[in-house]
Amino acid sequence: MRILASELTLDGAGRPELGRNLTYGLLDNLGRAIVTGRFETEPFPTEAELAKQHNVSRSVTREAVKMLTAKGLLSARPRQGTVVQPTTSWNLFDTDVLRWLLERQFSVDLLKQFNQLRIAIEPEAAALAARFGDEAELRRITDGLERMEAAEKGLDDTLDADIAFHVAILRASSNPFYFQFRDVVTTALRTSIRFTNRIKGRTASVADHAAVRDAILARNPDAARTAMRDLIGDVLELIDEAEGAKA
Amino acid sequence: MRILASELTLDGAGRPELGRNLTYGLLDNLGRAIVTGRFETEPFPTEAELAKQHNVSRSVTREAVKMLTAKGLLSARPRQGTVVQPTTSWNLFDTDVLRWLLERQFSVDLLKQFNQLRIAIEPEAAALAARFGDEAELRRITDGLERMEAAEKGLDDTLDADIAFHVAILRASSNPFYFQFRDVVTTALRTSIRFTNRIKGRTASVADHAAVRDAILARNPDAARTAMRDLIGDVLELIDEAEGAKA
DNA sequence: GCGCGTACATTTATCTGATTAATTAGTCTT
DNA sequence: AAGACTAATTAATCAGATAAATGTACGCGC
Repeated sequence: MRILASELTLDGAGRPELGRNLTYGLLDNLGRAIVTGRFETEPFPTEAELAKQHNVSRSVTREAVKMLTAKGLLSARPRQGTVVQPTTSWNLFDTDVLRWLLERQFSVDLLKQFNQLRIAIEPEAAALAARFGDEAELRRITDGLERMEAAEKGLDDTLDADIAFHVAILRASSNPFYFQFRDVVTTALRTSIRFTNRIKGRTASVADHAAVRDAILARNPDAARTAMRDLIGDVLELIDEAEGAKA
Repeated sequence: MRILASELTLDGAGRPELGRNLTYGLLDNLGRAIVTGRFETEPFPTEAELAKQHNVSRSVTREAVKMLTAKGLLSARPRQGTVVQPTTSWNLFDTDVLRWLLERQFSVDLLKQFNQLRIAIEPEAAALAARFGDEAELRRITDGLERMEAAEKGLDDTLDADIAFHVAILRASSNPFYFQFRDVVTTALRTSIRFTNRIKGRTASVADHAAVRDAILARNPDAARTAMRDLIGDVLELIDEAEGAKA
């Protein structure tokens, strides 16, 4: 019996598979399985076994494995087979890896690590934005802030506006490496909100964000850096408190 | 005539191809070609054309393209073909992408962007190391510093020692996201040395590095942050001066 | 002439099965 | 005991056929 791709857009349980085609579907399944640690106890299957288990051809299998290799999760060699790499070689700034990492479970520890990273990146990004951001880039920052104000009146989504603001600053840093963090920051914010809102009824304060914007528009790097640092520092404190309360 | 892989370990010019097999060889060639901007003027070839041009099968071609897709450089869709993605979607923290980016040409601008990133990451990493670094991790930092001292007497390589020191701090931050920057920092240092040594006869001062180590061992996050910031700030100033001199 | 849908062409996606290469483990020789 | 040969395993590569997706162009009806 020949299995057609169109018949596989739904998996056994009837849920839609992630990805536009078989390769991306397998990529997603394997990625999640690896990150979840399924292959810490059992060995990673050989190419032939994988193909049989997922009812796809070897081509699809090999291409999915190659993509996971490119993201640092796997390594394949003849005779040795395909093996999961240590987490230190995973590309944590890859969108897919990041998503799999969060889907497996909500971890306060991971959220903390996100924000420890943000407190390094974003204050410096704000400083760079103040120094080098051009007209259009600064405009985006203001737009983001205005969306936050509108959200307070229920005219926009709070979280989306918050994300737009922070990403605008990364972009305005005019350094492509900083802009790479847009996924991490987006993910961190989406995750944070689920968490911090549960702890306190506290929304990201528009006033604090406005302070960052003002410093950047005033072309004052030091003030921008400090203002952003305070902003994220608050989040980090909140997480620490919550963690301490549990321990 | 059948072309065997073993015959292709050397390319036409007799240079060894990068990568252990055909797929990795093609990956490297295409990666460099994309980063160099070859396909800004001409369209990216179709899968069939690529295979013919490089004398490999379509499987090899497809797998190489899939890996480049995983790294954000390409996107493939039926009928539309394979197209190069805008640089904003490239994964700049991928080791391969980073290497291609540097191989194409030495750019002061890129070096500057590297160090603008380092000045965000490394001071904070030092602060985290002071707070959370365990015995073994701190030991590595001291080891790195001792190698730098040995290098001054010609007993070790200056650059390798310097890299070991900085990477040890990233590791000691105990945050996997920070440790991800080991490639960027390594690359930045290897590139910096080519550059800064040409400008001034200035070696990375062991005393400044020792200050960072001491602050971390003393479990003083603020001092560690400041010391590291000064260290990298000096490099950045050097680059700015050189850039200004040219302009 | 304008919209709309259908037929067609192009390119990636997928499958299959055979062959080759690399590497490890074992065995045999000396 | 050391080294060389052999076998077995697994990924790597090739070839060519078929399917699916999607943009383009054509033609039909209004």
